[in-house]
Amino acid sequence: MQYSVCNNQIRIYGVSQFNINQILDSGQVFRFKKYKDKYTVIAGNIICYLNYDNEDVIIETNNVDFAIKFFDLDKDYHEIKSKLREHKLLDKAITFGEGLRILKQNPLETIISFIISSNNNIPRIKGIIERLCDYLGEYCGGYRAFPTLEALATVDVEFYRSIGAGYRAEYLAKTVEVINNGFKLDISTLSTEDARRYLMQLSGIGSKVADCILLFAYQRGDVFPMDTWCKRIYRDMELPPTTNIQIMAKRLTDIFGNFSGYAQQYLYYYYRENKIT
DNA sequence: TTCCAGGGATATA
DNA sequence: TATATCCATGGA
Repeated sequence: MQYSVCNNQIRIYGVSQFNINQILDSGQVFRFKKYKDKYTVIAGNIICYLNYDNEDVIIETNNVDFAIKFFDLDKDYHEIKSKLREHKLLDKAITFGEGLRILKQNPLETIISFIISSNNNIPRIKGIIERLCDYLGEYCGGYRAFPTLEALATVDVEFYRSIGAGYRAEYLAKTVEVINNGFKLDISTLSTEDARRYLMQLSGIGSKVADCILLFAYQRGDVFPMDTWCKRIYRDMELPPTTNIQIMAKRLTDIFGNFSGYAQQYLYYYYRENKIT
């Protein structure tokens, strides 16, 4: 993908490889706002403003190097797309979500966010995370950073309950405590299978949330996070019927290999946007 | 009012 | 190992 940098601005040439709406509305990230044709995304303690300029996308940010990595601008999607288009369901989904990309998010932020996401809807997830940042995030002049581990560790389960996390409050408090006590978030030496088991030791992280973390924070493509939408996707894939989501995920990753996570994102976005039930 | 949401933990067999 | 039930909460 072609882009250029000038001062605090990145210009991406050609919206077909980078569609702001598709990226933000694909359920991988929760700290963003839309106002008319302008978009604001906050990740960690960095803020990015995105908008379209004819055929280009403009990103204005207080940290260009971070934004290039976060939006994964150096990744080429041509091979992924052409390979996945061999499957007829994906051909439709990719045509629909041509400018979708998977972001490279911070592990701790992704862990906390996706524990909150479980059995929850996206507007409410966003609200809980915003309140979390309002209370514990560093003030950065007009916006709040995502809280650091140290800040998260200063509060107890009652705090997480007070921001509306519901029964996930206990998961959050426990997981923060374990990580703060030395649970390492570097999984670079682990296979994806081992890394999934490792992450699932944390409270509130089951197979689906673990796969989201592996995909959105650790760039592991060989996972297929199975939520309620993906069960419908499985149903339409002409595979043997089962109610076991672990088996569903296994069969789907056997088919899509290292591009499973990308396949899942195109399909998830396609099904949810078109309300395919 | 009931149903649903990017599910996980726990008890039970 | 596989299934059933419970869990907060707000929007549809």
